Amino acid sequence: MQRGGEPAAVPKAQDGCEGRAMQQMLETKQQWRDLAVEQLRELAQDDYGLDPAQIDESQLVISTPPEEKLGDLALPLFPFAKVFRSAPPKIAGQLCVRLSAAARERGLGTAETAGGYVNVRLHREQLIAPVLREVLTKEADYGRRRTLSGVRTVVEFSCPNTNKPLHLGHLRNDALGESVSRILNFAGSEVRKVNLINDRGVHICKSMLAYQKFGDGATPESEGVKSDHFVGNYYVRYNEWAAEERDAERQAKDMLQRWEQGDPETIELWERMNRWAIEGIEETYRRTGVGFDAVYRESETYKAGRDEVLKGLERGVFYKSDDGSIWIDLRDINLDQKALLRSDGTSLYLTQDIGTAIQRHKDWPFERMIYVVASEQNYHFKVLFHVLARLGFNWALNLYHLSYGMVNLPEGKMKSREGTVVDADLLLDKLNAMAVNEITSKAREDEVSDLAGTAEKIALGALHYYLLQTSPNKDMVFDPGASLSFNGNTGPYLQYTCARISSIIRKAGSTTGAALMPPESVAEQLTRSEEWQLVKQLAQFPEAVAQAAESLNPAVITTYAYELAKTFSGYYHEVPVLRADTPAQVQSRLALSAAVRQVIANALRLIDVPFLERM
RNA sequence: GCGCCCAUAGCUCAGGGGAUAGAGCAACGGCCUUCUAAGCCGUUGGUCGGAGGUUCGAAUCCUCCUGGGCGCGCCA
Repeated sequence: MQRGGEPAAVPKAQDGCEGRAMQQMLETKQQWRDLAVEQLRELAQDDYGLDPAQIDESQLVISTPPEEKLGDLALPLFPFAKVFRSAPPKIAGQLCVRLSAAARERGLGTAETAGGYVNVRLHREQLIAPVLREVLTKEADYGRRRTLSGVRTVVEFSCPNTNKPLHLGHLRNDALGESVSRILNFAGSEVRKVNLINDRGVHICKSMLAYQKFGDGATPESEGVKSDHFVGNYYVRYNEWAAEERDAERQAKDMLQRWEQGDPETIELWERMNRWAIEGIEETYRRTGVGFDAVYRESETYKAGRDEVLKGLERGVFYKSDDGSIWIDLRDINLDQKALLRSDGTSLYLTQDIGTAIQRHKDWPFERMIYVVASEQNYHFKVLFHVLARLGFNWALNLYHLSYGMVNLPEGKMKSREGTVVDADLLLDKLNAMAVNEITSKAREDEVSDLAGTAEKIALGALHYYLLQTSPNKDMVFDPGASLSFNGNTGPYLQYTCARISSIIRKAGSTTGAALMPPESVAEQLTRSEEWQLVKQLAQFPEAVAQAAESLNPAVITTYAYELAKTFSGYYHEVPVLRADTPAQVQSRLALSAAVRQVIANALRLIDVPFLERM
């Protein structure tokens, strides 16, 4: 991002009325917070003779005790030692007395002290039934927020070249872009996913040239090769040929010139090969669940920035160098001078992005645009955003570069020259084969009914979870072996947890929403600590969504989902659902299990990991 | 040389001012006549890269240092 403009600069809708009586945990926390502030101020006034206004509300935070037996919420009182001129444990003790009384009056729960903390124990019966009902009523919408309602967001991601197929790096980009889009949408924003296809330039001409020379009229069909790979093979062929043919580079440039001059034969070839490339890439998008609301092509936008640059020149935002090239001077903000138009008047990469951004805002006036692009381009976007700001576009202040780190292999960097680049399709095939292997080795082919389809979903789950569990800004190591193992903290583990719950629900014979609702006595039935823990975790999902949206970090969701699944797995092992003591208890545990499945499923959707009924 | 980013268990990663720093993998030991063992439980493993500083309190914020990544084109 590197721009001063934080996402926080975006106009925010207040989060106050997200459906009354809904978002139970949020409401409960807010009540306790209000109460604690109120009591703290009274304490300050009554016992310390202080002005209540001296109590800084923002210093009161609500956290979670490190151990469950300590309580459900924690209020650290250390920050107030200074104002009170008293030791935190003493303040905690005094506050606790008042807070307990006030909470008792309002039936909110109990409080006790532990050192400098006041720990709160919630009335479980006040949360259990409402939380389960909310999850099971809202279903796929449970967790949806309005935090970003009214904010129109463009998310640009993927941006493939049409001279080769997608590789592992694209898969991280796609997973991030798709996931962040879904998360923002779930947080209330109206999201437009856009792609920018890099379909022009000398590198594109290279595969065209090789095809012209060596293609001999072959087609993807005639060769039986996926069409983007077919094109990619000619790019490889070009590089082989160029290694011994000195004239290769010049011939490619000549071809680019013919392309720019509109030479029919060149254009025809370009169109044909582009179609192959794009069709193949779109096939992979369909496979990975990635999609776009609008697709921009560089061949259509590369000239668009030029007029804007010329306008800016007239207004003195830019300057013309002696040789006729046009520049911006950003030295005053510790950046450099940067060329915007070549001396021959042609566009540069940056120019094109200027035009594209302006075009997008015309097409769909957004409040905010997020570029999902690798961290190598940090500087590029820093400059781009400043240029747009200096051109006077107020929306330029809400442009954001979601920069993500490199994907490396255990052996080191992927290098195209050494052939270590991991191809997206091959990787998916490999994961799929592993999943088939796993299913058959457990003799579950008959159970899953659709072996190929199930394996594909497991493969995708493994891949996307793996790619998203690392925070975007960090480089990551992709270990194919680990991603294939399906053990531990993985996508398949989450899918498996859901499949086991689904199995219980099927066996209960009551799969409709109404039949899974908790009975009146649910709070008396779910008295185990694991059950309370699960209810609390379910209630926290909306907060996880908000946090993921605010930080543009899908890893918040992967972590949340994994922790929920892990708690449930322990519960599943420990406690029988269908063979519980009484029908009411069966029904209650069934409702809890169904709610867990629903919330994990909602989380999975946000990280583009397919949900599985059986596996 | 300058700028940005990263550094937490053997490995891959969470945690981004609050209570004894977590998980997965790996290693070792238990648990399948019971709702899917792709699972569950336990043991082992960390002076949070180093040094200062801010703070009642620092893995977390600031400064410097070290190591690594990326960038500094009229390439994209």
